[in-house]
Amino acid sequence: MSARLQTDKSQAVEVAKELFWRRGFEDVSIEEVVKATGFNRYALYTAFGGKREIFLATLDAYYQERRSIFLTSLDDPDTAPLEAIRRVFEFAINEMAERGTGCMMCNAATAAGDPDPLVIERVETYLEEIRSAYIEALQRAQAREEINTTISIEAEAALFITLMFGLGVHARRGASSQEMMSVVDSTISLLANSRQP
Amino acid sequence: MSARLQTDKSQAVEVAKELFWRRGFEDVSIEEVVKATGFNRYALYTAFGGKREIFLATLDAYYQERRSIFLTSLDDPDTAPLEAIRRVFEFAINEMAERGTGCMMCNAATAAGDPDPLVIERVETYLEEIRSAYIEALQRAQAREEINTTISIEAEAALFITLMFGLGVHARRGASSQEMMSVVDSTISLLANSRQP
DNA sequence: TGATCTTTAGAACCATCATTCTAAAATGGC
DNA sequence: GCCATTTTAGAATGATGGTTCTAAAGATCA
Repeated sequence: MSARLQTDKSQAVEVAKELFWRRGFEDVSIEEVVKATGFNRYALYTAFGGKREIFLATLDAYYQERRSIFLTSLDDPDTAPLEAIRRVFEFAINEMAERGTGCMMCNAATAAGDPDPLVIERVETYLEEIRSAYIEALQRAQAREEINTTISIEAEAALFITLMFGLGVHARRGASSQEMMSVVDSTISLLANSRQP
Repeated sequence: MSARLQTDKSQAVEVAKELFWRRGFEDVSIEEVVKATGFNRYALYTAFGGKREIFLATLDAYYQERRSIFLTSLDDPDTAPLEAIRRVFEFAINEMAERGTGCMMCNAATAAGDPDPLVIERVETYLEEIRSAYIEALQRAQAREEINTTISIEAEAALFITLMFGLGVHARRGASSQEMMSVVDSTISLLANSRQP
């Protein structure tokens, strides 16, 4: 009964995520969510609370999926760290460009209106996890001498996050995955070919 | 008379730009624009056409201001190209972080709903100009041997645009200008310290 | 089957918004 | 000062949206 309800809820979140990812919080009406999920309107309200809570649940679901894909790739001991980072971007770029929806976190952060504190809070939590994963990968890269040992790991991790944000915007303006991958490749080359300052 | 009307129009655009930049197209009502500009509602419609046209005019005004600041800095013959690029980012970051509004072009591109073709078209035009300016600066940097001559100028120009987009998103999530500048500085260092592959 | 509890579909409520209409006020030329 | 034109403030229009209410339908279990 409760398990069944949870299943229904996560299915509804999956469907609503698709809508919110593509068109954002403002542009998707509850009516559309009701139609797309098959959930009863009143049941949606009792299950989630309101539109905002549904949106936050979809944002969580979006992140958890990407988190598991990213961390699996970055933690793979059989892949060189820089190549693992490259693959993370490759996956993200293919997804963002193919769908033209960009990155749901970027879209949520840049949404119209004053920033929603709950959205920002979640994004901060997500970013901290991703940042740690980049830092670990970059430390391994330094240990293997794939990259210069004088480079600031923290700064490079921040660079990767900024790149991912920027690529999310590029995807929204309709950039091709080739255009986007060339940015990533050139950054990784710079990192791999950096000499002592 | 017509000159006076034009003056009034550009003053109204300035005021409306402030609103749209901070809160986006959707979240600002015509009523607010009327109150903030002092324009009569009906007069606004006869002068511009509608809300969308007012927004597009503010987006143009936003870009033209930044364009002139960027190009002036990038074309300054007394400044080393990489330093000029760094100053462009410094200006943009201070503005975006201080105001917390991010980049109006990014916000417009990632806005809720299906992307507005007229917005995308304008953003593409703006980007092409900025891209050219970066490319010229990078060519001068190569000519002065500030950067490695084997580096792809086009890829680096694309990288700078992506960085600027990403920083716009960072600003919306409340990042500090220090955090944002460190990303720029580390990228420029990578570029300056790149050896032959 | 029948009584109780849950779920549902749709109406109702209240608010907001872009845009247009209208009648009053202001302006300008003579 | 007076008439023609422009400008204005506010109401009207038509539409949408989030949320809640309600009465009917359905499920549960004895």
